[in-house]
Amino acid sequence: MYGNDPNMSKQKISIHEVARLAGVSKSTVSRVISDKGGSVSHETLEKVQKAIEQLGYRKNIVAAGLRTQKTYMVLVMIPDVANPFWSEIARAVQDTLEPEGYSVVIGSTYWSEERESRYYELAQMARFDGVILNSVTDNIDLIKNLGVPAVLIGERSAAQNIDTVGTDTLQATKIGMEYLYETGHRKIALATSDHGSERYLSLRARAYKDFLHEKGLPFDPALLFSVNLDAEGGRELAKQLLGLQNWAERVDSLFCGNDIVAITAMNELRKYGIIAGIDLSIIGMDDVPASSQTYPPLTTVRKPRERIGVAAAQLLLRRMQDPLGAVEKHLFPGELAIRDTVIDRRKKR
Amino acid sequence: MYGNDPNMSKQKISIHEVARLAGVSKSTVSRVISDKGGSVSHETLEKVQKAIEQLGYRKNIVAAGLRTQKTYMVLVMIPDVANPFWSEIARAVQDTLEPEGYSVVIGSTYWSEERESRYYELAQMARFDGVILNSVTDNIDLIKNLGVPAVLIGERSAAQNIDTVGTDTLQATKIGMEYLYETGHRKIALATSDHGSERYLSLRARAYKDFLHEKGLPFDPALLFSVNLDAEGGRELAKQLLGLQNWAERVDSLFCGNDIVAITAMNELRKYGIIAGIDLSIIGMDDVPASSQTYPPLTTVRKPRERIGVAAAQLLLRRMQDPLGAVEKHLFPGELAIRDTVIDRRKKR
DNA sequence: GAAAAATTTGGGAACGTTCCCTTTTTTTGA
DNA sequence: TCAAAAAAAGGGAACGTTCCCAAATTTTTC
Repeated sequence: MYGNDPNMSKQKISIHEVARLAGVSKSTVSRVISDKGGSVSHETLEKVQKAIEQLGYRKNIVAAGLRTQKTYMVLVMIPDVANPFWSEIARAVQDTLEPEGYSVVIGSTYWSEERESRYYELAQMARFDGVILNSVTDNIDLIKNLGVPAVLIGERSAAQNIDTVGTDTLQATKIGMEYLYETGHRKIALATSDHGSERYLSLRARAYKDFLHEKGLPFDPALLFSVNLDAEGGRELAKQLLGLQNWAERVDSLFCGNDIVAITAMNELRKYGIIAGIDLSIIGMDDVPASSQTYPPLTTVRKPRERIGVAAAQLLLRRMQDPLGAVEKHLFPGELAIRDTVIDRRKKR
Repeated sequence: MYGNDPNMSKQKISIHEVARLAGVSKSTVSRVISDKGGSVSHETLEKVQKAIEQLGYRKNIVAAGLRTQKTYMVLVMIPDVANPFWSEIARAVQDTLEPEGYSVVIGSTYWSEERESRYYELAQMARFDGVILNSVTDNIDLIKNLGVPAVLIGERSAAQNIDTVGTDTLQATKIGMEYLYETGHRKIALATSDHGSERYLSLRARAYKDFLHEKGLPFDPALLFSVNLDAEGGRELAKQLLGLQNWAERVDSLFCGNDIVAITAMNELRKYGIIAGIDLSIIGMDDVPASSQTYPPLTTVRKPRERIGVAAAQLLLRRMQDPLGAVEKHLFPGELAIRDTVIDRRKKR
């Protein structure tokens, strides 16, 4: 039993073979197969198509791209394919770019600068038609020097001259805070990260402080927890919270930087008998798929992943068409996904 | 403010420019930049490298591929990038293929035959060096006619002559059953699907029946539920179970075809006061990330996604090197992830 | 020290398309 | 009917590499 059928080979059917069989020139065949059809008579069109059919010919887009300077490939560079947040964005990009004839290549950087620059290399060598990326390093010059239309995902204000699509973190944080406030919470703790992009921290923390100020609530620095935005960070958060002197007096709600942190913190706290939605309000951010499957289901601020992906793809499409058009920035609002981890404290007051 | 820096352009630095600056021929430059270094004197090597540096030259691998017939691109065709099961496999593939110099393109078929054939088209046009795929349609001939080394992910015995990597579903089902039996369960229900690949159903159902027979337990056809393996299916399953006449007498445990079904069924049943791990034992299959975050955490049979991805990549690597080597099939065992949804009924007996 | 051998270099074809320009054929119009 | 215009088809260069073979140069050998 062997790997490949020996008689499958011979797959070197090119435009020449088609031309010969159809009794026309390569140029004519090219006219038939290329999108921008030059004028071909109906008669020869049929002859050529029949020959293509008969030989099972497939156009080699790599070779075509050599001449046209188009690869019909787009790179999506994200931190982690296996993270639902990013893979759903990638999916949305793919969904909107493929109907336009582009293939989408996904590259995972795993938050590493080295991998990131490997992908930049690849982008320059493989000559993608465009790039959609979330960069850990805020190296804008690098991105601009790619020599390829690029769209950034994220909310870096540093990126002055590059198209950007992202969530409005300020607003997303604010609506979460607002919801807690409305439901009667006045002692709100925030857990966020100073790891990774510092923009994120400052945006969330800024929105947090602004909100407190707006409502005339006191700012207690001890309630601003700094943890990594992963499972470990969630456990750490639970520990830090419980370590706080008479914490139950000081905090009635916990706003977590993302869902992973919220979920693991919630599960960790349960071990000490503290039940989210009963003893303490918890709200997350992102709305990953797992959030609706926890018990109790997690209330969270949903980031519009799909809209982000679609918008990034459309922006890139426009940019590839017109490389010199004006730069655009799209910030989408987060929206509340109300489930069961936030207590309605209004009755009790 | 405009999209691209006007002076970035002019990015048409080719081997010719390098040759001219270094004062050598294109052939010599080619020798320097191609992997399989032909003999070049130390002196000229330096000259060329300096010229490359100076001009910021990047080799165009697309053009090179035209001549060498290598694209250094591999297609991974999976049903859904946004599903952790598949994205983790993709990640593993990427991790093992990239160090070998390959770029990995991920294609999501969303279980649609039409999309699948679109990817087959692409594979033929873009001339990937290899393909790793999970096919909904069991069209083996189509895959063999790709004219490209291919590795299948799954457990189709129909695929006689193609390298295959997958989970040993028979064994995975069996260890789950075994665990239920060990913990004192004698009335085991199975929920699986007849949607999608029929192999799966028959394998799981076969393992189920075999196990019952082996242990001398009666087979009750009413306990073999057929539902889709998604969230909807989980709710449907709960409904079907509760609709069963005095079900509490007839079933003490529920083996679900995958975790999504198990989790949603569990959450649905809770609404009727039936708590997994207390009133009913539930066991899933796959071990998706959410499974450890449910309450109570789900006991499940873990499929070795990472090993599958790595093995598929390595197999493909071997196949690309030696297209005519003997076909290999790797089936990896599932392993039990014991958490809290299975009751220990031994004490009670 | 010259022939032989080995090493290094260069010239051009080739990969499979597209594109520009020219030639041939068909259609149009008076 | 014949010139002019329009449409269709062909020929070859070009895209940026690699590869083969031949030429030039250096090194080895007797």
